[in-house]
Amino acid sequence: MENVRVRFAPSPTGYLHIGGARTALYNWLFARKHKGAFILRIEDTDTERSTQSSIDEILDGMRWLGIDWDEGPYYQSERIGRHQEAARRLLETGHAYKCFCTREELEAKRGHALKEKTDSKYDGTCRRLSDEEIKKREDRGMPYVVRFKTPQTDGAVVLEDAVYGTIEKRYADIEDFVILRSDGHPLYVLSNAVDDNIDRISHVLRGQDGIANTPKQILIYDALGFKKPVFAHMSLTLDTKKAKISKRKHGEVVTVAYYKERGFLPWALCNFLALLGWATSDSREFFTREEMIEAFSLEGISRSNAIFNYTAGDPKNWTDPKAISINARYMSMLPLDELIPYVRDELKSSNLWDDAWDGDKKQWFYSVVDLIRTRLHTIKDFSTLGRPYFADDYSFEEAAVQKNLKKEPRIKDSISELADMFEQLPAFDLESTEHAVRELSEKLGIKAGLIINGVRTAVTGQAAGPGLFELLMAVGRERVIARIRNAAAHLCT
RNA sequence: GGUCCCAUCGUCUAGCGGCCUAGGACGUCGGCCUCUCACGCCGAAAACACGGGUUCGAUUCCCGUUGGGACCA
Repeated sequence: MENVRVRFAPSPTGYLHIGGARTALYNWLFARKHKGAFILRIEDTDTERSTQSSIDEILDGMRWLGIDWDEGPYYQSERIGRHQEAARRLLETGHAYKCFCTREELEAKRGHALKEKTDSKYDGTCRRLSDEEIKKREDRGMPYVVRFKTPQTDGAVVLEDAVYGTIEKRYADIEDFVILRSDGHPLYVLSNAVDDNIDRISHVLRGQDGIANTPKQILIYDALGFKKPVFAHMSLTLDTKKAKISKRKHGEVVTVAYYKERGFLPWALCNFLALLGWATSDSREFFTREEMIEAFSLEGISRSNAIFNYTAGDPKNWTDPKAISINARYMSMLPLDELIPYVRDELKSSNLWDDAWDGDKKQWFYSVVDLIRTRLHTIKDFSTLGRPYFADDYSFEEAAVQKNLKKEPRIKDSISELADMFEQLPAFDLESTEHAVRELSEKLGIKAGLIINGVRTAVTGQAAGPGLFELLMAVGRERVIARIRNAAAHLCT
């Protein structure tokens, strides 16, 4: 494909949400696949609601996700003159006309149409105005909007959508739509078309909520003599009640920033988002960036809307379970070298970091991360569940203490005796520690499992975790002994 | 209300007329492993919205119904 140029054009009226990120991702994948350009354009003409902080958040989100752009960001607000000029040209060439109907008049007509259960398209009153009548109204200083003149012939606009196939819309079903408001403000249908032309966009890949006004845009393209891009619409992301997702309704869980905060790997989120409405013929689930670029195609985009499977109030599945699963899989599969930087950042921001882990104790650090990674779901878990490995001020889970330390009265004596044995060991390694536990278990007639679970809880505060002896090696002899004695003294009764 | 789009397990999906007694993944449930949990492995329950056509044969093509979504205000 020649000269592919695609764009992501968000409105900076809030955060970057996952639906927007998915749109950006698809465009980016398409651009990279065809060695084209990915352009970022900020549609900030809604000056009331657009904010700089929103722009920053969108850019930050994209950078974090690794979705890099080749041009821009361009700002739509800087091109209002071009949009108005286009409207003027349409007026001059007879493709548009001035409409002086007041808001009140239009609303009255619409209300009437609604009551009659007929359609509420604009009736074309001002389209029939003579030049004198127009002049008269202008002289009187009457405000007007500019409306596009929809063909009144029998034909239809035919859209060849790369995802949805052929979509036909009869001219008769398209009203004379407004392209310029009375205050000179261009409407989306116009400015978007003009901008895409300025940016020489070859493929418009956007949400299917854009389908409805594509026929109007095609009319504009033709009237202005613009070369039409290929249109490809993609399904939307809805919530479990099939409503559009929004921060107002769903909270932070729909924002990209939240996934960063909660410890997602950026590419894991991309991978999840990509699968929400796109698939390969072999239903493959994991891709590296390069693999996904290679595999991506418009044919794989599904036409039906996807549901973001999120249930509020579930602490375990705080987002779509599949997203968590993908992230967890990446955490355990990734080469350690790639994972470590994320862990380092997390520990640093939790004040758990020790510079020695990048130096003398690097080996140890890697082995600990490797030991616990398979049972963690997010990077955040390294500083919470993983805390006992990196710090001494870890907390105890009440249920674990109850079950593994307090319930069996002989645990107290056996683990303190074990601490003594550990102290005496010539070498503190996997074999000798396990041997000590088994020996003690036999001597006291207590099942080894009981001692093991007791020690695990004493040393980590938790009921679950890696195999005990590997865990002991990770924590180290001194700390193990101290922790066991402390637990025996304070937690076993 | 008008117009447009969509419809396979709870969720994401594969399927582009016979390979389908419908495949994969997540989730759920059971088992193995085992010192716990997780990973891993094995297994189970779980879907073609409905009704008409077309065809020797429809999940797949056409029409309608129903349901959902989007756009226009």
